[in-house]
Amino acid sequence: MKNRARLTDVARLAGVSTATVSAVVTNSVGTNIRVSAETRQRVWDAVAQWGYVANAAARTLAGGKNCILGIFTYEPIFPFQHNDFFYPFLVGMEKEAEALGYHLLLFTNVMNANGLRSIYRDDTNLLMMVDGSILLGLNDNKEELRRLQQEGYPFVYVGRREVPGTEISYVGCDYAAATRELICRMVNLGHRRLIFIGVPGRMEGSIDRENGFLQGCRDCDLPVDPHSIVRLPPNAITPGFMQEQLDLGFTGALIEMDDQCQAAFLSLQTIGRTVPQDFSIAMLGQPHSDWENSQDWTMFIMPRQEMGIQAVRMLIRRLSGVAEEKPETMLLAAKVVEGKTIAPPSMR
Amino acid sequence: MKNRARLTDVARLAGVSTATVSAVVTNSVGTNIRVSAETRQRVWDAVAQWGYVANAAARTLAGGKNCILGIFTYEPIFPFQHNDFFYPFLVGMEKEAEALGYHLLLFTNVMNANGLRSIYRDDTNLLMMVDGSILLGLNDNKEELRRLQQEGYPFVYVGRREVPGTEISYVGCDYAAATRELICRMVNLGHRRLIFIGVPGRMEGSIDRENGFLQGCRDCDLPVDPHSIVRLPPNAITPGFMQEQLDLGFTGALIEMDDQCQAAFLSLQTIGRTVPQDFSIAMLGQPHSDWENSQDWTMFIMPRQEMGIQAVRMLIRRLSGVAEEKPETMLLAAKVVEGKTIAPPSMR
DNA sequence: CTGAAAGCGCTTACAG
DNA sequence: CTGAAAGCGCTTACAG
Repeated sequence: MKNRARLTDVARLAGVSTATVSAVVTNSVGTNIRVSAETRQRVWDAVAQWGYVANAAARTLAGGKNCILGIFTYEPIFPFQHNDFFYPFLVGMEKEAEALGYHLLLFTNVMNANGLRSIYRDDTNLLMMVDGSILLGLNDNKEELRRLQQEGYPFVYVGRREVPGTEISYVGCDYAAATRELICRMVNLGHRRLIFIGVPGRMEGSIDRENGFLQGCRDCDLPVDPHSIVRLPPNAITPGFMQEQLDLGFTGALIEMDDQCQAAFLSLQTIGRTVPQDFSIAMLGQPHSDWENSQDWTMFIMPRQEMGIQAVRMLIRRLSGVAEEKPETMLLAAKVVEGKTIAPPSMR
Repeated sequence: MKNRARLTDVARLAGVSTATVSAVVTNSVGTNIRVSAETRQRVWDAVAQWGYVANAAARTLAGGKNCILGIFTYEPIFPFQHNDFFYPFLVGMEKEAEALGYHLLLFTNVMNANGLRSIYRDDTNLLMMVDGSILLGLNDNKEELRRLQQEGYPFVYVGRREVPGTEISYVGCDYAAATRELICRMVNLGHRRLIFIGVPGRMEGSIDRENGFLQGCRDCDLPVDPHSIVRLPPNAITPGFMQEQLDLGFTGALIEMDDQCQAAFLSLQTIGRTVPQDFSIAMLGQPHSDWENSQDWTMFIMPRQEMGIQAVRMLIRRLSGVAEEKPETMLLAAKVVEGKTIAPPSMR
């Protein structure tokens, strides 16, 4: 099982040094090493004759690249529930990795002593065995991300991330713009008073949606008051709560998560109101995959496959040193989907 | 980025040689190396103090393990169509790899000069960079598999595979038993003449189903004649063809693929027959994921997640040398699903 | 029970 | 334009 050709075999056959072969096969000819065209040809001939392919481990160890990109997720990559949230990202990443000549390493053995998925274990960076990594997941650890960035480890986060004390590279989705667009559509239908119902906590995605809401209200001359923005878990979105909103004059809501939307929908039903005739709801995202889109929600969809592709490209830009200097960030547009949960406001 | 502790740091701190540290941290103590409990404790203390974790590349290069399992597929892992055929396998593999302390390397950069996915490129085994690999995919290359086996490379195929000239390890699904069970069910409903409609070609899975069919017929005293087994692409399953089968006295069919089933269903409809009242159909497998199970087919489901789990376990058994000697094979039972496409035969 | 040393197959200054 | 040599961080016979 150990009879593959080595660099030295190729060098001997070509009658050159290993340094020359290395330079030729890694295409680093031209950097600060020059090899004559004729020598190069001899090297390639020898490579072909031996069927030589570099040993990835040796290459990495010696400080070279191994053409492997890591994928680290703060949640299981292939979860049992939410069956394929990461799936479209992976489709994009596989496609682009293949196109650019990289393999993909899924970091699965990343449980730390506390039972949490973690980049560092026993104080050491598990991602070191690949050239660079793509990170995903809602439950990120800012501490780790900061340390990773400060160590100079090349990575790209899928999803906008703010890390106190530093800047990191990411490929995100423009939630703010999509939220703004939904507001405009509702205003065009005649709405003049809309409420934002977000998730508790202040994750980046939620902040972006809120900012989009504020911006959209400003653009459309909609009033914003202390009632306009609330953050509630689904079980707090009760019939009583929805009645209050109706009493406050709201004719529609922009709601962040699918389960919150569902809660609002059912609560309205309980108090005898119908969506969208009596009240409009726009979902600020898309249902989880294991939900069917039961109400035909008006919502927006993030371009997950494209985000995967762009993340790979951005990472490889970093690896090639083109983007070494400062973190790069990118926001991709979400696609608004016209469903059946918004309509002109009720006149009663 | 290069300031992690090395083996030598740990050794110095613990006051032992690198060989000792290596033996301790790789748990190879007890093999042919003995280290006193006290020394071992000193080593672990030093490891903790440094936050040492071995460099995966160095470990591989030196001939050790890197705790990475490769996944090689003869089709794209994350295909655009048949959206998640591999997905349940991956769920199982991720789960088990995590449990057993392995990462997963997806070989994506595997296109050879002919534009085919291939293990060998320029005569070299791309899988060499991991401890062992799990292979999947319908369009396997027997040549490659034989060579891989003969080189002694540790791998497990997901799906039964016959390789001329050698034996390989696999975790498959027992298509024959499931087919036999479907026949019994149909016979219990009163059927006495059933036809097997397979796919063209003689892939392992198709052969297994055919064998199950023959066995089932034998078990249930069903006649088998030259008309009983046909192999046709979907577009050859026409109304005319189905009429012929009715004329031949067949009251039901066991059909391999979803598209063939659909063709039969529609053809019967065209000639005024209803499934299952006039003719029963059992699908010998499950619809592709991007199909809804539109007719509520009677069929069987392969335990893909469990197959993924078992494949990882089998591979790791091979790696630990327990199963070094001869290839291991395993068939997992499929689950028959009672749908609405079989019924007692029509009496007309 | 433990250590000194060779070697895995590369890359990369450093000389020429 | 090219080569000799050190070194990446491990594992593994081989001595003791």
